[in-house]
Amino acid sequence: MYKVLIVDDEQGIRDLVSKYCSLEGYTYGVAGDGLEAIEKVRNEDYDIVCMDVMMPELDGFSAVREIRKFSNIPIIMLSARTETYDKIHGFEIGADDYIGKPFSPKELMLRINAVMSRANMQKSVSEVFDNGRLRVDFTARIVSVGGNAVDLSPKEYELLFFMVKNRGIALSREKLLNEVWGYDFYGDDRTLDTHIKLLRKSLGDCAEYIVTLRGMGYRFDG
Amino acid sequence: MYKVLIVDDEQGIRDLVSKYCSLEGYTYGVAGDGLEAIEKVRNEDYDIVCMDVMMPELDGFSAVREIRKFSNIPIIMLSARTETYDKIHGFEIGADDYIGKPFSPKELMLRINAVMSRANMQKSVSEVFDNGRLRVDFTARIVSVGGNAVDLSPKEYELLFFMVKNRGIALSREKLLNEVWGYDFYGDDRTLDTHIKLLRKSLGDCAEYIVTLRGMGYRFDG
DNA sequence: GGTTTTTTGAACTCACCGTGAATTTTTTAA
DNA sequence: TTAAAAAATTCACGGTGAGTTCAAAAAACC
Repeated sequence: MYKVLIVDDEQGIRDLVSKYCSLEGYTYGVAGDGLEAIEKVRNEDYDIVCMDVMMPELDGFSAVREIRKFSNIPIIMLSARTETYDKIHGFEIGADDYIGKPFSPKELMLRINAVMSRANMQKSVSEVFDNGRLRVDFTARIVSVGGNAVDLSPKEYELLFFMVKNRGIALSREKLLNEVWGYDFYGDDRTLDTHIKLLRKSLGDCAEYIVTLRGMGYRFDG
Repeated sequence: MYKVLIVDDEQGIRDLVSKYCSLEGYTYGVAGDGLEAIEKVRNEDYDIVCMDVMMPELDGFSAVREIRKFSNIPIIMLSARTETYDKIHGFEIGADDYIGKPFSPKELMLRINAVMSRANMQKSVSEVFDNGRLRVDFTARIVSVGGNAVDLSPKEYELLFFMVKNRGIALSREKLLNEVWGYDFYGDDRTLDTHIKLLRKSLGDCAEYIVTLRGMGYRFDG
């Protein structure tokens, strides 16, 4: 999932955008002005920036120009002014999209997704895990055991995908519930057990790859 | 190097695009409305046209229609309106690409390059998908099932085209709505379902190629 | 104005998910 | 070594929500 850097001097806007980012399942960081934004882009690992134009210390345009000197991270500009100048100027200095205030958070999310999918176009490498017996194609969402495709339920897919992506790593029950079910899931402990069981059943011969770590969680050994 | 004709009634846009054309090493000319554009395409020696849709005197669509009577020069349409109609209509009357405003100059340059390299390849190489039972001709916009051409509605074409172009890839509902309907579509969730249903019905025997991925979206398996 | 196409809302179905209880396995303590 | 406790596995059942379908309204097109 994407990590979004939200840059705005208004606390209200930051809270609003961050809330919607969470809802979309994105993680985020915030910055209150242009200088802080540059700092964070340089030192932390963001996927996209949403930047207000009008800010103290260093305005959005200057910040973008600075960032473009060392990074081509996607940037979406936010501006209260609706004049064309802002828009054109924003693109000129290297922004990827522009959205006028007031904007609907939903629209912002759509634009983030659009910009990201455009950015991802280039690197459309088919992610696949294959060890001869088990094959997991993340992009096609196809899982085969010994050459035969198996049908999995949505939760089984997500659980398996997460475990395979983190293969060789001990995953606590809590971690699995958080990552696969979501942070707001307060469900029963048996839920995870049951889905592990179902997944093992679906995987047949390959069930053994999911090893139980008693008192801890599970690990995928491929 | 290419010579680009920039057609827009806004001075700002003309300046922006022309500046980027220079940076890419292209030469350019400008026109402020459709009539002027037709005039210049007829009398001067351009390689490609970037044309705004909304202009005084003669709008972009009409201008393209007129130009197509005597020239098949590549044309990229620019439009502030985000409606799908514009896009489809633009392609229908002979535009080679479509880009929604606000656009980033970077993206426009990419498209210009893409369109030109496409145009430079043999034009007779029409893009076609054909697996024996189903045939999808993207350029001619013809779909046949078992040798018999089938009539599809515009949305059905768009949906099928996108799915076939991305065959073998799991496409989320969100992705499909974004790409086929546009990222400003706030419609009902049932819209996609319904069009999938209509498309399956139209495809008859080949309906099975569209597989449902519960909790996720759809995938075209050709 | 009539026709086609798209969108919407509502009804329906069924696969799936989460839960609690029973069972088995493993660990700890006596 | 055995008994008790803890953790994991398994099972079966009820509610739910995602997808399908339909019909009718709305929009776009001629």
